[in-house]
Amino acid sequence: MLTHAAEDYLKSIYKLQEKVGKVSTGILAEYLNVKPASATGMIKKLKTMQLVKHERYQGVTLTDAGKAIALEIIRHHRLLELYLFKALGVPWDGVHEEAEKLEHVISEDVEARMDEFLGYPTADPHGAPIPDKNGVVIKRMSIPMTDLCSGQSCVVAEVSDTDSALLRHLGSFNLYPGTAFRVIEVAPFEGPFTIDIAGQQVVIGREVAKHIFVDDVKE
Amino acid sequence: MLTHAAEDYLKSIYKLQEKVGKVSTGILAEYLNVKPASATGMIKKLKTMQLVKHERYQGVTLTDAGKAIALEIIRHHRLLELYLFKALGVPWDGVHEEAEKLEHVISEDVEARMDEFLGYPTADPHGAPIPDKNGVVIKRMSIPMTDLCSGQSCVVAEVSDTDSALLRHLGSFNLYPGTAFRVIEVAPFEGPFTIDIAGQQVVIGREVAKHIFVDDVKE
DNA sequence: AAATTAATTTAGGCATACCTAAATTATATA
DNA sequence: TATATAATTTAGGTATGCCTAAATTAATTT
Ligand SMILES: [Mn+2]
Ligand SMILES: [Mn+2]
Ligand SMILES: [Mn+2]
Ligand SMILES: [Mn+2]
Repeated sequence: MLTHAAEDYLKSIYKLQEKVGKVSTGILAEYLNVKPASATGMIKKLKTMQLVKHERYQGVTLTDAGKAIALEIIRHHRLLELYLFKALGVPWDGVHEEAEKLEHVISEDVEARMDEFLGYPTADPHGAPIPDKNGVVIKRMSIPMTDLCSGQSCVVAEVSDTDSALLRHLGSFNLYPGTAFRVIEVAPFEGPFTIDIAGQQVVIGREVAKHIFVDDVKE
Repeated sequence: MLTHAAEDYLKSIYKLQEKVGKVSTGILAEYLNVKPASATGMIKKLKTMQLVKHERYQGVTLTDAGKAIALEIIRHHRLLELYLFKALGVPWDGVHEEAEKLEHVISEDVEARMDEFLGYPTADPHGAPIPDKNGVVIKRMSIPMTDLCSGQSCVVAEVSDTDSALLRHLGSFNLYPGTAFRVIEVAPFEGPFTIDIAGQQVVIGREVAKHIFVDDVKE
C-alpha cells in the first residue's frame, strides 16, 4: 500500500497533467504547498515504483498504473464529498476538507456501499465527475464563465471546490451545478459580470467567474 | 494536533488502565503490537505533553488531559462503528477495522452529525458504551459469561470486537448484545457451555465464552 | 545477601516526508 | 556566443515512529 503523501502526489499529478500535459516539479510543488526539492524526492520514489515517467528537468507524467491509482483516490474523494453532503448534510463548502483526509482511509467495501447508497452518481457536489469503479471518467465540455458574452445563457457545470469562502459566496447566489443563468452585461476592461439567475440580478467579479465553468451555452 | 500513533497509545492506555490500574510498558507494547522499547519512547513524548504520568519501571497512567483525549478517540471509534453498521450496512465483524482508521480523521462536525443521525446512542454494535460528547461513559455491571452456572439466564451485554472471525461465529448463533439466553449445562473440567437461545440449543466453547459479557443474571 | 531472571530503558539505526542551502542544468537575453 | 536568470536537483538536516541489541533496574530465588 502507498503512503498518504504518495497518493496525494499521484492525484495532483493527474489533475495538473489534464491541464498542462507534462507536469513540472515547480508547478507540482506549488500545488501541494511543498518545496520543489520535496517534490523531486517523491518523484524519484514514485519512479522506482513505476507509477510515473520522469526525465530530469523535463517534468513528470503518470504511467498507466499511476493513473489508475490517481483515479481511485479521486473517486474516493468525490464519492465522499457527495456522501457527506447528501447523507450527513455537511455543507458544500465543508466537504472538500473532510474528504481530503478520508479519501486515503476508506476501504473498497465502504466505497462500494456509499456508491450504492448514492445511486451510482457521476458528479460530486461541485460538479466534478466521479470516475467509475473501473476508472472511467465522463468528460464534460464545459467552458470558463469568463468566456461568456452578454446575452448568452448557460448552466453551471462545475465550480472549483478548494476555497471554502468562495463556495459560501457562490451558495449565497444559488450558483450550484445545474443552476441556469443569463449574462446581462460584461463590464469593459476586464470588469465584472452582471447575470440573471431565476429573475434575480447578481454581479459576479472576474476573479470569482474564473472559478465557475458552464455548459449548454445559448444566445 | 496529536499524531495517529499518539492517539492510539492514549486510547490503549485508557482501556488497559480500566482493567489493571497502572499500565506496564510491556503490557502496553503487547496490546499495540509494538516492542517495549517503542512504547517507552512514546510514553516519554506523551509525558512531556503532560498527557500521562510515569515513573521509570512503575507503569503509566493518564492525566485528566490524556484521559479526555482517549475518550474522544474512543467516542469516535464507537460512533463510527455504529454509523457504518446502521447507515451503510457494514457487517458487525467489519466495522472495527474500518473505524480504527477513521477515528483519527473525522472532524467534530461529522462526529456530531453521525451522533444526531443515530439518535444519540449509548452503545456500539458490540455493546461497548459510547462516551458522550463531554466524555462521560455509562458503566454497565456486566460479568463474563464464564462466571455463569447452569440454570442461570441472562442477556448479552457486550462482546469483544477485535476478532472478526469470532464475531462471525457469534453472529451465526444470534449472540448479539440484547440477546437473552439460559445456561443449560456447564461441562466439568473447564468444559464448554450448553445454552438455550430462543429455543435453540447451542454449545459455546470456553475460549469463546471469555469474550462474551452478560447482564441481568437470574436463576 | 548474592545470584539469577524478568522488565524496562538507553543507544544506535532505518524509513518516511518534509525542510534549507548549494550545485547543476536549461532557457532567455544581450 | 556569452552571460544572466530561472527551474530543478543534490546534499545534508529535522521530526516521527518504528526496530534490535545492549545496559540498567527491579523482583525472585537460593
Ligand atoms: Mn477505491
Ligand atoms: Mn469536489
Ligand atoms: Mn470528537
Ligand atoms: Mn466495538
